[in-house]
Amino acid sequence: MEKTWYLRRINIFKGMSEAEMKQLASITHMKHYDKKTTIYLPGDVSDQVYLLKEGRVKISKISEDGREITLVILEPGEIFGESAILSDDKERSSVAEALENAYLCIISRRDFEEFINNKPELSLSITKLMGFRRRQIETMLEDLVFRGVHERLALLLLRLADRHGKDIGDKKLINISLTHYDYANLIGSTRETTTACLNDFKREGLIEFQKRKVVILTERGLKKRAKYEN
Amino acid sequence: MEKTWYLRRINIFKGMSEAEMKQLASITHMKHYDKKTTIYLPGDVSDQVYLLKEGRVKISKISEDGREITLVILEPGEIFGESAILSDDKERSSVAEALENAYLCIISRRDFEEFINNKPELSLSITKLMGFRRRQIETMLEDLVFRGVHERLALLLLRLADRHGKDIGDKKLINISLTHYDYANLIGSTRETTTACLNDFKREGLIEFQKRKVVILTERGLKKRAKYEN
DNA sequence: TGTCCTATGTAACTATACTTACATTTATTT
DNA sequence: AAATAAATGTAAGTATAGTTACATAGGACA
Repeated sequence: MEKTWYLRRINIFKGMSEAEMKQLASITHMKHYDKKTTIYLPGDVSDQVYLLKEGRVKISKISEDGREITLVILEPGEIFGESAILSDDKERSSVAEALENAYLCIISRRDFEEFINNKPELSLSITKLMGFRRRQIETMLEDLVFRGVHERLALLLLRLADRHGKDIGDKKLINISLTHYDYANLIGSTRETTTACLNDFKREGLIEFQKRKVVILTERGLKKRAKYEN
Repeated sequence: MEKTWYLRRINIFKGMSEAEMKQLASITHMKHYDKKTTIYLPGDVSDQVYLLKEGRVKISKISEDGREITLVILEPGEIFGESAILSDDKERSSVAEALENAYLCIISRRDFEEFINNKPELSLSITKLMGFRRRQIETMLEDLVFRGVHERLALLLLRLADRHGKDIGDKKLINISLTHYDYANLIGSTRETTTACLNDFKREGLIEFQKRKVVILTERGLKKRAKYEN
């Protein structure tokens, strides 16, 4: 799989000294969000940066009529809400929602700015992070324009497997519980056609279901379906 | 001397001292690209950063079968090619092409990294730039998912007017010569349907053509067409 | 254990925009 | 100025995926 799709895991705070970690901890406070709880909404004041300690968080855009496109699902160790801060944006332009029970470290805008201010290596890795995420979005955009829903779904499953996957024998479990609605939002499609596509893949022997999780039976087959040659 | 004057207009470098400007000029070399000339292609080694001094440059993604989606059209004063550098990407993932005869200042990867290395304010403004472009792409993505071609085209024209527009009486000239193919690539559509949409807008009295340029007759009307209420 | 609510399955219908195909106009080149 | 190439106009046919509309299944909770 492409490098960018797992490099995103980079923890931008790793490699910090003990003292810096303590400093960071001192300006941080922890907060718990229940599953399906909103962390922020478009229009909210963007005066905080979040560090995901535990659980998963979904970042999406919402249309006026309530449709949704999900930009990314974040894993523990990842930072979010930083882009508004770093580009002087007063208001959030996306929704952040806890997909699972989540613990977040919260840093205020001022503290965050001050903290990174005289840590050039840190601000460099943040810049790189912004670059990674930008390229991810660019890839989503490409896929949306150049590929149909079957291809997009196959690609999504491969990427999710990369990011949230667990090997079980020769199969690969995508260890994250998503509804068909969630999958649809991740590929810019509708729930109904996504259901149909998933069942196509199942019928073709590419995947199977385990509760609300997907198991990839043949990565090769899925790649072929995604017209992703490696 | 002349080179420094141009560099001063490049937004992320504004606010730099005279000495720094000279330092920048010393690590830069100028190059001319003819109209319709490729600056880089996907797969090229990304070992340079470009400052657009004169002319316009188009950044696009290309599919395997040669279709194209344009991410942005750059104006003089803008930097590009920086994202690969900043995220340690060895190869370019987009095409850069001169839309008009263009003059570029070229900086090598090493020099660029060294130059920004101990200039925290500069690296901050680069981070902000990355954030800004990321949000632009996110908006493209949203539009692609939530809106039809007429809306996307109307929005595009409004944005182009904003960025490249000139007031002429109560009309607004989009001062950039694009083919219908170019417009199509900017909204993720095809040449034929874009032609049709443009002519719809013309028939509706929203726009008119001046050679290969578009004149917006009623911004209000276009906004209505774009379902863009302000 | 039964009820409720959310999630999934499926199918008919529809619409938007892509394809294909070609004619015509406008630039560019020689 | 003629020849050639590029860009635009238009329409018929088609396909993909969105919409509508239910039916069923599966968890959650009382």
